[in-house]
Amino acid sequence: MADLNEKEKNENTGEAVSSNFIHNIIDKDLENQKYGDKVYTRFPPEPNGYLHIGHAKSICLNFSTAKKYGGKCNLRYDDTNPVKEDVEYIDSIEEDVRWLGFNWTERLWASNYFDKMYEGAVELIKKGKAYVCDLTADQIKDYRGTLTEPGKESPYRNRSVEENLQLFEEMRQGKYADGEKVLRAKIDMASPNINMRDPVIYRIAHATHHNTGDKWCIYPMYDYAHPIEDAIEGITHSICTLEFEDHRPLYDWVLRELGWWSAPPQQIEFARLNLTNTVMSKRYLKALVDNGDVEGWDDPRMPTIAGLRRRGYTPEAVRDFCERIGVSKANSMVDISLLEHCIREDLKEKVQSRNVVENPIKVIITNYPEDKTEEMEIENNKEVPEMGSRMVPFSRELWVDGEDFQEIPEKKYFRLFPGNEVRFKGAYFLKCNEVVKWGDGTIKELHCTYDPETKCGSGFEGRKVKGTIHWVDAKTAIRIMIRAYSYLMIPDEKGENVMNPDSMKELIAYAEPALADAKPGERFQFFRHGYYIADEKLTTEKQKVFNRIVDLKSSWKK
RNA sequence: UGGGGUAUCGCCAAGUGGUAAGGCAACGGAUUCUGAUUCCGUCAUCCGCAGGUUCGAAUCCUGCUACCCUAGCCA
Repeated sequence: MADLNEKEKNENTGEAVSSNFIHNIIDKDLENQKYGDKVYTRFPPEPNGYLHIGHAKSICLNFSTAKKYGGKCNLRYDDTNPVKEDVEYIDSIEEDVRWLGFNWTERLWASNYFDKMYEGAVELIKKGKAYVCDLTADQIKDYRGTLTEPGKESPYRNRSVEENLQLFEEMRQGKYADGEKVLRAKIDMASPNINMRDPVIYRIAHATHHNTGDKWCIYPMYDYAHPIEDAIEGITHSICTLEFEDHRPLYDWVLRELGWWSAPPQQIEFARLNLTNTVMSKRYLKALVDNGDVEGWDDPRMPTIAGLRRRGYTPEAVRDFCERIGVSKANSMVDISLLEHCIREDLKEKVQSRNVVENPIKVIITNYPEDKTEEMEIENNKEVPEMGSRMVPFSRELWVDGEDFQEIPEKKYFRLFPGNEVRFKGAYFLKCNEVVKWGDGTIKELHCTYDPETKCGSGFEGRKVKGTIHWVDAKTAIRIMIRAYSYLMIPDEKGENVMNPDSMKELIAYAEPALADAKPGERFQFFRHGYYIADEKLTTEKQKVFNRIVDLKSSWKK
């Protein structure tokens, strides 16, 4: 028997795949040959918005489960409600799923099965298991009872099969207005499960459907449609979120009463993803977009897949995250530091580093020749020697990072301060001798001296310094714009998530000339700052804009 | 006050009667031309609470408690 903790390697991605309770269920089903050797899953979004990191959890779960068992996974649009859906979202959904690295077996629409669903409804009527009800929405609500009291049966509940058939046909033909009649499953108005109190399974909606046009004016409800969709596609394990747990008896009821399938699919529920400092509700995200609080669905601060992508997250990192958070039925709140860890982990060996200086402070090397420029060799990624190195100009006037100098050093500060000597990355030891200030007391420049013997690569061992800082050559530096992000949402006094007014800061920085060649979408590590990506939308010939993907270290403190 | 779920370290999460995996975070310490990385170490005598069964329980039984979902002609 295999070690329970052993992780299998996903054959396509090479990533570790660990087991979860859903895999345990599947293992048992396989053992009992419940569906033979079949393991079919599906990802069924309703096309009414952009996908976010929460969907990524579901996508990874469904697709990688199918992959793990050599099964199939369909992408299926749950388009049973024409008034709420929009084809505009379809492209983004497909792009996001593909970007995550998954390929669906088939791409389908629930609306493909409207005929079959209609046929099923007729059959239920014939079996005396469904009836047309004339009650208004409000009346149905009243009749439904409450959580503690049973409902009352509709006066239309006992119409004859013939009458129901006739009325349902007329509904289909468009003889009735929206809301005038519905088709209901005849189950049990006294059921403790409210979903079983004669749920509506078809409603009238005179709306044009993106796929079926005006063919229908009656549309099936999710609870009736979904099990049929799954069954038609041969889905074996229909994975959905916890709030559908109470609907499972209805899911099973539909399949059982229809009796069309010998091995009907089973619904399995798992807890949806919650992330700290993140709002996942589609409604709220849409409001941010509509109010102009963010630049759009792909704003780098958004938890949407599109936002994460533009922010510079890689599909590998997102998949790794989804793998690491696990799958269970316990409501949980995952700390966003895990997501950050995943992107750092992925980027650290993929990305080259560049010298970039924020809040620049001018350094003048008083003992360095006026007109001399040296080309200093700096490794592109210390961890990955194969990435090679590049030459960076160095001369008498440099910029250093505002964080790398303290006039009065705090304790254990070992970067630049008056009297201290530090290594300039890839160059020399420099010692700060004098702080020159403007009339208002702000720092104008630092006068330093360098020691020619300490040049990088010279093998100098005479003495050590505790700090290494980065720099750019003042003569050749390019100006770039950096967009540094903090958390989009922060908790207010009550602990509620509210928009963080400081979620984005734009700052001007100086960069080494090599960064002038950065292509949109290219990622770098800015020495000491973090990981950045050249923005796809804002970078132009004249201006380089970089989005901060993530800091080197988590900066989030309560 | 019905029904359905869930409770294992600060956050996730394995565990399915044989004596508490792992990851993130945190904290020490070593290495380091990035206070990064890497490395090594620490971090649940205890599994919501209380009883019970058993040689033995996080796992079985009983009774509590807390939280989540649920009364759309949304999905």
